[in-house]
Amino acid sequence: MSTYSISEVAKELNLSVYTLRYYDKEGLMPFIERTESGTRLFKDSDIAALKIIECLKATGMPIKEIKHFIDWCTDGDSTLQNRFDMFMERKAIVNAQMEELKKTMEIIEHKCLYYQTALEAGTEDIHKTGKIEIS
Amino acid sequence: MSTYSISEVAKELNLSVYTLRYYDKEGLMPFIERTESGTRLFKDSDIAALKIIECLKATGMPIKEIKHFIDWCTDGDSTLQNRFDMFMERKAIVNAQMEELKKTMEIIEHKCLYYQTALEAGTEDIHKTGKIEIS
DNA sequence: GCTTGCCCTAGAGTTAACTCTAAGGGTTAC
DNA sequence: GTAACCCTTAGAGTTAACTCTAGGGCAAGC
Repeated sequence: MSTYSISEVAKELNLSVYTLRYYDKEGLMPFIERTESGTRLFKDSDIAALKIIECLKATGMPIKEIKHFIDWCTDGDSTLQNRFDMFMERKAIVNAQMEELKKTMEIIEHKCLYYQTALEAGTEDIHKTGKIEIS
Repeated sequence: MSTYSISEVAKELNLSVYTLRYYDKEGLMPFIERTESGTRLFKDSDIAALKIIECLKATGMPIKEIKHFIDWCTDGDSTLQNRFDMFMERKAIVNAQMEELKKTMEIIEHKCLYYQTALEAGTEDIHKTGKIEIS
């Protein structure tokens, strides 16, 4: 089982070394081992855990809440229900985000058409009713 | 054509009064009229413009970039190409965000199943290979 | 043995986007 | 006329998530 330095992990996960140390400082990485001299040794399972952390971050979860999850993980089976509930809640949140993004996309696409038509006409006036508007 | 106070607009758009004034301070609302005594008078077209601003924010666009767009709007037809290009770029960005969110959802759903199985078994061990892991 | 390049910590600094406070003005209700 | 409740500004404070600096350690190559 191979290990990786912090800069290798940073490159792999597209994070900065600073960010990884910040996560560690915030208690997101209680499982990372160290050499005698204090250098972090990342295992494959650590990289997998960091990918879950990145996934939770992508749902908009703040780092303090992610820490709760990490704490539950180290607390063992007594927290299984908490963790299940958390992922179900995240699922609902991501579903809502997807709906929001769809609505956003519709508006953006409408604007693309609006400006395409305006460009073809050479002026925005074909859409307009009067004075300057943000359309 | 009716007008609205800042607190009415805040309620309607689910923003705080502070946020609306902050947007104004940042130059996102050069089109808002005022009474003689300085009170902002929002028109329906202003609310529509704010909805576009919220839409751009939802794509992750920072306020300084949104200001560029607002400036282009007040600059008139000479900036039509800029605005078209901007919305096409936003469209690509939102598409990428949708892809990201799909990948995130897959991982989250996988975790929901993982914890459901673990809950039924009463222990996480059925998934595990050895010591404590963040799974 | 010394330079290079990685690693470490503590703690300060940065940035965006608010969020609030202080001090004050205008309008309506009694 | 005065209380209540809006509105205004300038500018300070907050928060999250980094991002960096200073000062130092260890290990390999010349």
